[in-house]
Parts: sequence; C-alpha cells; structure tokens
Amino acid sequence: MADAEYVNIWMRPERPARGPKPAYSRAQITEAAIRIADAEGVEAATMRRIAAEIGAGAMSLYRYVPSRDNLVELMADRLMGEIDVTGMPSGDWRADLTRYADEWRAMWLRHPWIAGVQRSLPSFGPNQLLLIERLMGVLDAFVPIDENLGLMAMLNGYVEGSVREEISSAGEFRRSGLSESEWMARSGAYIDQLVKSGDYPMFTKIVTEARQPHLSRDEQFRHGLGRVLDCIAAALPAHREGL
Amino acid sequence: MADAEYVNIWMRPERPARGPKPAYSRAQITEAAIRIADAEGVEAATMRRIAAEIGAGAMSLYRYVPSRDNLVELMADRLMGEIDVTGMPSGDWRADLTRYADEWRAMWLRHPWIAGVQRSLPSFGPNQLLLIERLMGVLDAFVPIDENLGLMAMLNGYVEGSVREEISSAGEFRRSGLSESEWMARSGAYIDQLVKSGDYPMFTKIVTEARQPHLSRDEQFRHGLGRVLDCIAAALPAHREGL
DNA sequence: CGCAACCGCGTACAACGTACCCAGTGGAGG
DNA sequence: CCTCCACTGGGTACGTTGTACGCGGTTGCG
Repeated sequence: MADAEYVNIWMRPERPARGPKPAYSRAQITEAAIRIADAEGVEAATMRRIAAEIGAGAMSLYRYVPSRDNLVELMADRLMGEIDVTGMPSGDWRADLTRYADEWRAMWLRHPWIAGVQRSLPSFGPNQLLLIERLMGVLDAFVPIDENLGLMAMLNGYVEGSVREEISSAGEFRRSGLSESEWMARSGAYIDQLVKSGDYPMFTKIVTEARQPHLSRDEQFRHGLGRVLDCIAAALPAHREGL
Repeated sequence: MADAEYVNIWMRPERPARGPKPAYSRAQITEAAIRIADAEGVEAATMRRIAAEIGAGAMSLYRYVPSRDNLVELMADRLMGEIDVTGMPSGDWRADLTRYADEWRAMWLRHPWIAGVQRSLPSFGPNQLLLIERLMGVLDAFVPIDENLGLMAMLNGYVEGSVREEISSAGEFRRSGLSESEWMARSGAYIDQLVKSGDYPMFTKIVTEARQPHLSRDEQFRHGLGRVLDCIAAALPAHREGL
C-alpha cells in the first residue's frame, strides 16, 4: 500500500536515487526487446532472451521493469514515438491527417507484431499522450471534442483495417514461426475452398476484386484514405456546402 | 505433410469417422472456455481449467482441439455468432448498420476479454464469414467493394473505439485479477496527475468534457453512431445531394 | 570510515502448453 | 457370435515461461 501509486508503470521512477550506477536502462531494455520482436515475433521476446541480447542476467531486468506486461507497454509506447507528429496542427487538417495515417501505416509495417499486443486497458504513455495532443488538435477548431473523438476513431479504424489486411496478405510469417509456404498452404487452400464453394459471394468479391493489381499498395491506401478524409470533410460544418 | 490441409482449424473435421462415441464436443469445450473467460478473464481459461470445468482430463481436450491457440479462434468465432444479422440486408442500410453496431457493442460488453485476443492473422470462421456476407451486403448496391470495405472499417473503428473506452472506464477489472479499487488507485491517480500538470490540454478536454453525464452510455453511443452514419451517407452517391 | 541502500544475477518454483503412452472400448468384418 | 483395432479418455512427464527470493559485492552519503 505504501507504493500503491507505483502500480502504474508511468508513475514509477526508473531508478531510486541512492546506490551504485546502474549498468543498463529501461530504454536499452525496451530497444533490445523491440529488436527481438521485429526479428522473431513478440512471443520470442522473453525475459531471458532480452537479457541475453544485452548481455545481462535474466533477473537483472526486474531492477528496471516491474513485469513483462509492463515491458510490453513500454515497447508499445516506444513505437508510438516513431509516429512523427511534429508541427501538428499545421492549419491544413487534410495534410496533417494524411501524414499521420502514412506514418502510422509505415510504423505498423516496420513492427507488425504490434497488431497482437493491444490491451483491454489503455496505457497512456508519454508518446501516446503526445500523439493524442497533436492529433486531437488537428480538428479541435472545427468540431466539439466528442465528435472529434468519433472522427479520429473512424480514421484509426480505416488505417488499422487496411494495415492489418496488408500485414496478413503481405505475409507476417514470423508470428508463431510460420514459414511463407506453410502460411500459403494453410490460408490459401482454405480461401480457395471458400471461394469455390460459391456460398460466400461477398467474401469472394473481396478476395478477387478488391485488390487492384495496377495500383501499388501505397496508392491503394492513399486512395481509400482520400475517401475517408472526404467523409470527415462532410462532417466539418465549416467545410460543408449546404446547411 | 499428409494432413497439411488440416493446419487450418476450420478445415479439420471435429472427429474421425471410426471409433467409439466421443464424450465431449468442440462446442461444449468452447462454451466452457467462454464461461471461464467471462468470469475470470481469458488468461484464466487454461487447458487444465477448461477440462476441469467440463469434468474431463486436461489432455482429453486435445482430442477435439489441436492447440490452445486454435481454441481461442473457436471462442472468438463463437462470439461473432452472438451478433445477430438475420434479415440483413433489409433495404434500409441505416437501420441495418445501427442494429449491427448495437449488437456488436452489446457482445463486447458481455465478453470484454475479446478486446485482448485479436490476432495479426485473420481467422475466417463460419460466423465471421456469415457476418462478412450480411454486412458487406448492406452497402453493396451503393458503392464498389473496396469503398464498401473502407466504410465498414470506419464503422468498426468507431464502434471498437467507443466500446474499448467504455470497457476500461466502466471497469473491466477481471483482467489480470485487478479489483475495482486497485484499478482506480492505479489509473485514477495517474489521470488526475496528467490533468493537474496542465501539459495535456486535449487529454484533459477528453477526460473532463467528452463524457456528458446527462446522457446514458447507450444514448452517447447512439449519438456518435448517428454522426458516423451521416459520414457514410455522404459517401453514398445515391444519397448525396450535389454532384 | 562505516553502513545502508543499492547493484547484478544464480537458484528455485509454480504454472503453463503439450508430447507420449497406456489400458479400455465399441463398432465393423468375418 | 467373436475378433480386432482404431479409437477413446486421461495420467505422467518435459521443456519453457514469468518471477520470488536471497546472495555477495559496490557505492555514495553522513
């Protein structure tokens, strides 16, 4: 009960004031964990593996991080920091949201394992908070805060949906050690079977028609994003023609 | 390699044809696992615990389910089945999408642990497929399939964002055995500190203004949903005024 | 100069998913 | 009818995980 306020990782100071100089750091540990997760999937980033990566003993990590769950929170927030939102809001909301969406997509493609670490409870690390500040600022002048939240949720839904699909079809095979051929044998045959059965016309349409081969992934993403931003524009009173 | 096609859980038959009558079933096991997850969180649904719930030995489950990961896929798809989409598309797309959103939200509130089991690779179980068929059918007459996908992703983003926030503030304390008071001490004090610091005006605005106490959760959700459907309406050519 | 507070970390343990093996069983072939 | 064997449920055991605990050494403050 004495350090009840330290239950939250973001309130707990990295190190106590007294004592010898520490050999490692939270940032260093987080970095090593992300490196492993990028290369072998997030489940490969075990405490022992991370410790080995930085040349430490497994239990040494617990001098810096209370638990593995908390370390994953640190990793996720570190990734949020890769989304560059400097200079937002710039005044051009469409440019701001486009840049944000592009940055987010690029980050997810660099670290596809982030798709599997969402927690039911939100975390609010410093990078996440900065993102909220900048992003909510973009439309703050146009709509009340609750509508702003709804619009950002819509935007996030589009970006996340697109990138998830992209990750799974481009092949995030690292997860659970699946090789590309194994994944094709597994998912490809199943999808073929569904399509051939004729019972799932919409699913078939998605699989066969939604991917336009003459457009690059980037272009397809940008095109869909344009439609989403049109939707948002329609919801901004200052930009709506009639009414 | 002989049963390479059985790598996918949805292609693997539940039981071989020959032999004695089985004592349990996939459905029964899935149901028991969901019951435990509802009561104690998804991490409490271990193989031994599930087996005990139905009065079986731990290893017996593996006669029905290849792995725990696959069992979680079964659980997730079973939950998709709780979203009632019979009669869709009805012709009234706004009513259809409203019902879908309500059903989804209700399901998530019944089983909040679903927020933590998203996989990077999609699963496409029978209930999920049915959902895709009905839901994509709603706007199929109005927009091409890729725009339809984008619009549904936006809708999903709004619903998921709302419900996630609702879950965490209404208190999904079961996860990792947090009690309500522990969660308040952890998150409440942290949020208070962020607000009092004055460094996060947007975050503060969200926390203090976005929740309107005179409206019920249902009403707030419905209100925001209305705005999202307005956005979608603006994207449907047949419903657009100008152009 | 002492000494308490810190360090890194080796050992140990409980809990997990699950491979392997066993004795029992009931439906198909004779 | 009997025989057989593919199947059953499940006990035991193994490797891996997160992490509690305690050790001997180090360091900066009084």
